[in-house]
Amino acid sequence: MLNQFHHTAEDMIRHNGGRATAGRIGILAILLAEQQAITHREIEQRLPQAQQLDRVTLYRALEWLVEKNLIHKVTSDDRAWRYHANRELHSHQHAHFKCTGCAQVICLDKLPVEANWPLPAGYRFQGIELTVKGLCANCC
Amino acid sequence: MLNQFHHTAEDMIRHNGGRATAGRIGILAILLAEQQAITHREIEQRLPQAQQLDRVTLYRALEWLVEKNLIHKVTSDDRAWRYHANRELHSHQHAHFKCTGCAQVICLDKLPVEANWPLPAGYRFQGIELTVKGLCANCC
DNA sequence: CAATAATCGCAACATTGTTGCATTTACTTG
DNA sequence: CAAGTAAATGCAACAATGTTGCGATTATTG
Repeated sequence: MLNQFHHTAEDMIRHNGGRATAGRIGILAILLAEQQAITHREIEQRLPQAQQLDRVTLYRALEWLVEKNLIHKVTSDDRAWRYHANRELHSHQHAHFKCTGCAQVICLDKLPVEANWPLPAGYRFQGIELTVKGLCANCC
Repeated sequence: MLNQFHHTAEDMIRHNGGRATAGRIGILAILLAEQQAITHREIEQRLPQAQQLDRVTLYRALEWLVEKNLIHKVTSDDRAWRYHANRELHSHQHAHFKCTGCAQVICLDKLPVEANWPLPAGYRFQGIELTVKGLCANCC
């Protein structure tokens, strides 16, 4: 079922002038197939045995995908970044939800907070990072 | 000028049934004196030479202070937690601001977001972590 | 002042992430 | 399609943050 995402992934990568390597395609396909934002470790686990990547390569591929705006990074409180594919839904700013029970992270559709936050004088606004915490349906 | 905070710090610690050790008092005094949330490393640097603590002791003291609700932890995107003393202002939920130039973190007074966030069915809300990013007056 | 439970410090380890450099590989060009 | 080359990879080594176990020290209590 991952196969259907490989073609999309390869397209996205080529359209950004990058080399369509097995690693990048595999990673992006995994992120496209995933509903939630996942960690470096979780990506590794989902990669087929035959195609394990070096940790460094994985980090560099993710970095490149973020740079090209194909995926985005989510800051979490366990010191590990989570990654999620950018669908149209996520091209704009949005909030994330993290379950305090199972640690899963999902994207919330909208960010009902004004872009112009009241900051002290002389400060310039750039963006918002918002994480809602709670329990997901399984952990309730 | 830190001395004026030592007495306050010692009081706060004793009122919570903990031992008033030099380390805890020093750490809490530093956090009380500080306007912004600072990292483990920054706390270490502010401790007088004569009274350097082991990294582990520092972590454990901070953990205890958080547990007793005397300070709070701020998640950041550089994998390092920052700590800030709980004044009355911070007993409730509030947002943080992080400068993308100099990495300083300050607390924003209010959290103008409803406590009841629209979550998927079956999810339970617990709290919000909101970080506004931008440039501070010095970095603009 | 002695007893004791809390705290500390050291050593060792775990996890996440980064850097330098030599090797391999995907793409381009003739 | 056969190089040539820039881009991507893998390895080794390092850095930063944080944790665990355990024996030594110390603040508090009586």
